[in-house]
Amino acid sequence: MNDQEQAVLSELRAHGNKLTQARRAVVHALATSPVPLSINDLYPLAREINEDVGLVTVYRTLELLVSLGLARPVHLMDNCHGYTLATPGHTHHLHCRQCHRVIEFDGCDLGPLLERIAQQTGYHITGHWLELEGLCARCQQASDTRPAG
Amino acid sequence: MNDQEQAVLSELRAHGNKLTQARRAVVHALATSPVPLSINDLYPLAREINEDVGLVTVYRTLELLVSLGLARPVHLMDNCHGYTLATPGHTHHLHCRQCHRVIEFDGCDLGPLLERIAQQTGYHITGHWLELEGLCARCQQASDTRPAG
DNA sequence: CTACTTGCAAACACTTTGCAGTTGC
DNA sequence: GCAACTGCAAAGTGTTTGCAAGTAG
Repeated sequence: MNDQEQAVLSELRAHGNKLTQARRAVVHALATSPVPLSINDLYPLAREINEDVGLVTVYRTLELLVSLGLARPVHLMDNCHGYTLATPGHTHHLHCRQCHRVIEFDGCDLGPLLERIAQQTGYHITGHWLELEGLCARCQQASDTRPAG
Repeated sequence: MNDQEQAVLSELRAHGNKLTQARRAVVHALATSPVPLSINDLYPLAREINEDVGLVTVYRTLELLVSLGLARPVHLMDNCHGYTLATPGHTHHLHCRQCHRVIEFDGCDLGPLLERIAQQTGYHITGHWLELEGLCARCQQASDTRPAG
């Protein structure tokens, strides 16, 4: 069990929620996945951990996690969105289009850009959402060493 | 009828599609809306233009437009996505959290940021998706002149 | 032991499909 | 006039709700 998972479980308890087998399974699946998980990805993973988990509970647990700010929806360019555990602070996602691994990064110094846009448009910008797509180092190597075509 | 609408209709014809009343209504609604429209927004707007338009036709027309690259889905932070006519080139959206007006902007010089991220992560970055949220000039004024609270 | 949580089934909402009538060209 | 298109209704899919049984604390 990694730190993030531990932290999420603690937060759940701190808000008066019971740490049931089902919730542990859902959180564990999220915590150990390198990619954001849609409900359809998450459900079978949670069942691998605890085969009694029902689909409805996955929906409800995700809803709970998101409402407490412990998980967040990630928009994906292809299907609509998946969920990851929220890391504290402001982060963005970099998504590998081949293996779908997602890493988070922070320090998106958009400040100058946002200021310029604000001046040009007259908007008072209060939030931004940036998501990058690309090929991770591993997948680049894989396609380099593999014969083209 | 604005240029964009004209262009979309021409493209439709060029691909051998008939310019029916229903399609004209859907395209007109999209072309004249400052915000991306979800199906649920689009349907009543299309019906204002032509009350015979059916919901199914709205779905099918959007599908057609997207498949021809004439419209594109826009992810929104709250509900999942709406559609706008595609403007050529690479644009981003700036969304007013109060009136939901959306304006497009280009010239998102993310180049330096993307390079830095690429170096830090080893990713080869192939695409990005940036969405800003804020208050448009009009809504700022409205809340300035309105008594606080 | 009690209240919160669960899983099931049914309800619900949204989207797609099949088909006969209609319309653009 | 013909093929493409439309609207309706029905089927299909994904999500939420009601409730009795189960479980954490």
